[in-house]
Amino acid sequence: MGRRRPGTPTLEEVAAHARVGRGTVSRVINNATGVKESTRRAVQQAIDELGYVPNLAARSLAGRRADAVALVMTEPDWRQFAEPFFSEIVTSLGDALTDTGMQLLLTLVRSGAERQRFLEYARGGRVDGVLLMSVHAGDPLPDMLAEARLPTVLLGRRSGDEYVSYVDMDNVGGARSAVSHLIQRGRRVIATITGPLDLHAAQCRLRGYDEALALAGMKAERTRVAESDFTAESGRRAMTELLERHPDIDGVLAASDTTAAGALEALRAAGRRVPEDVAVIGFDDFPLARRTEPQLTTVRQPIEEVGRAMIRLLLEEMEEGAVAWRHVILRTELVIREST
Amino acid sequence: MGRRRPGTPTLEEVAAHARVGRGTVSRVINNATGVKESTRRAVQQAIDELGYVPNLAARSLAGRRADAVALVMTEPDWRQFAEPFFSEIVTSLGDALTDTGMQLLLTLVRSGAERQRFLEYARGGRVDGVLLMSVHAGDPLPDMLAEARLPTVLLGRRSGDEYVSYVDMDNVGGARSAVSHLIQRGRRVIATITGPLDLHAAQCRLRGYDEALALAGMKAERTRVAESDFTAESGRRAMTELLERHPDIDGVLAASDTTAAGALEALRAAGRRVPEDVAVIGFDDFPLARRTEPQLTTVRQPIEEVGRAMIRLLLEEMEEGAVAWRHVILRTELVIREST
DNA sequence: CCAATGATTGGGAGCGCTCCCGATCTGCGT
DNA sequence: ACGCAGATCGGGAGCGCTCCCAATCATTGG
Repeated sequence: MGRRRPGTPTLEEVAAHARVGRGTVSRVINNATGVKESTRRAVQQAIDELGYVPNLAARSLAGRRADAVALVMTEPDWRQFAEPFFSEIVTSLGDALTDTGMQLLLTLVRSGAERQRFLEYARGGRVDGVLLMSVHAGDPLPDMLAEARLPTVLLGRRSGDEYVSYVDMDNVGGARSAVSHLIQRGRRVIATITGPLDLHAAQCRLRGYDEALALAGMKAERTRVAESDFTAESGRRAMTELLERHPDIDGVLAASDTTAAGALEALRAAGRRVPEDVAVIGFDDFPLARRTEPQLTTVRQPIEEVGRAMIRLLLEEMEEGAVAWRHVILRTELVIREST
Repeated sequence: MGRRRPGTPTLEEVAAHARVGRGTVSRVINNATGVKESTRRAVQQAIDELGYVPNLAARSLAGRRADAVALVMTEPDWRQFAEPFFSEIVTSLGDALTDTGMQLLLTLVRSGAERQRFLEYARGGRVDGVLLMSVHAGDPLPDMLAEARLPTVLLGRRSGDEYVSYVDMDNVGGARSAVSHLIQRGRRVIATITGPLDLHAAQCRLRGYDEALALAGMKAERTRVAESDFTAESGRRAMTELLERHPDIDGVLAASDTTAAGALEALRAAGRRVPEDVAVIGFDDFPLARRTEPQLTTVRQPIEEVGRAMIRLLLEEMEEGAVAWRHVILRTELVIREST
């Protein structure tokens, strides 16, 4: 396959055109110090006149870095991809990267073949580090990256004893405080709609739910737990199911704001008033939480902070060459609105 | 910033280890012909033993290609990003690329600065071609890429006289046949919920709507047109608004299946039966269209074909060096279900 | 006016791979 | 056993950049 781009001017040509040496031009385009102002201007002019653009492959080869990081989504089924959580994270990572001069590349890994291809891409040095979203329990990719000594940061962890670097939220605490709040509001039959239980985060929130009940001396019943996949649709379905099993439900903790929105619809369809009959709490505190009717009480996850923390960890690993794994757990916060 | 990865074995080392020349190893890893089977095996073994992975920067520099293409989303506001249309397209492109050996990289361009950064990345040779999604009227990126002589293919066009290569659907025809179908079903007060009107596709569908009415000798009224941004939420809002303006509406063409789903909810809330009182038609024919109640009649867009066509055009441009622009308009098809 | 000191600059030596041409091998016909 | 066309191989010549050290210039103090 012969794909080649027409002759772009090279650094050497710019140097000749500006009557300086290669080194000087290099210094200018990397705006390094130690170039006389007049020289810099002359070089800049040559660059503009020739329309010079540095060849990144060459830079990468000589400089041993790619100036890019990959954000990998390993989601065999794409539903989650369409959820706001994803776009919020991407935005936040993008913002956190803006002043590092690195490109953020999203990659989708759906099959084993795609995983292999991505590994070759990453191990081939096209990225300096890898960010992984929503890693499910048992996903081997993080280990493969670690083995290749590629700086890697997970969003969430695969299990309680994850070693690879990660940023996670205090899911247990968030869920616990949400459920405690329901109890404080006098609710006694509290159900929860969890996320996919092969996500450790979902497990943690379920634990927080259990803990809060235990703290209040209430018994946790498995029939009051329904699983969802974070979509509104699955939230609606889960809520309907829960209502059938326990018509006396008066409080619900949902897996996300989206799921909560679905639950609200199911409740409305079932003729329940929120919060009078049933109190509902979401998770995330995305803009959506203010657009529902009634506005959602929800557990706020500091998404911007997630992005910043992930990038910080990644940069540290790149700096120090992956000598240690670091973990950051971000605090969550209950935001009380109208639905409780 | 000193990011470097530990010493990966080089091709040269593999060659030494296998007691062959560099060229031979190169042939093996690119599985070119002209290598004796026994030699190939020996080299392969050396590769495995050393855990060799080719350095892509070097390959890229020497081979003058990147083996990667970028899919760019230029969406200042991310709502659309979360819509299924996006993930469907990505899936379809991913599938179309699987056997070309190229990586698909998604990039998000929200601001001018990000656009500039991406341009440098692309012009720097990190990708062999660019795919652009949902280009709004007046977006300068396609022109900048064309000027840099980068193979580029748009999904949709910016206006009727787009020159850059693109793949588009027959939006006018799709909308026209949908509205004609409504008329045939005896509907007389037909409204439409359009997409953002700075998208040429939305304009085209509106034209199709007008044409179908004209064909039936009916007058198109601007008050029967409401704009949406493709989300369910905006569909609901638009439908509510239309119902207020024209309580006698008996048919609606929506901007997408998602929008139609929102419209269905608004209709239900207003106590209208579908299809008895109001017939509704969506656009896309995504899985969602079968999950609504009632199932949606919708205009099918051949998404898999879109992916294949975009990749085909891109490969052609890469092959021939962008000597011409190519356009492909895919046929749409009305799928009749329960909502009409 | 001269040496010393620090600011600038030039350019050699790779980075690891692909391309490609000339050298070496092989097998076959005579 | 010898010659020759193909089949295989080896390795030189870059690809365009960064790193870094030695060379050159500009300044300053005495």
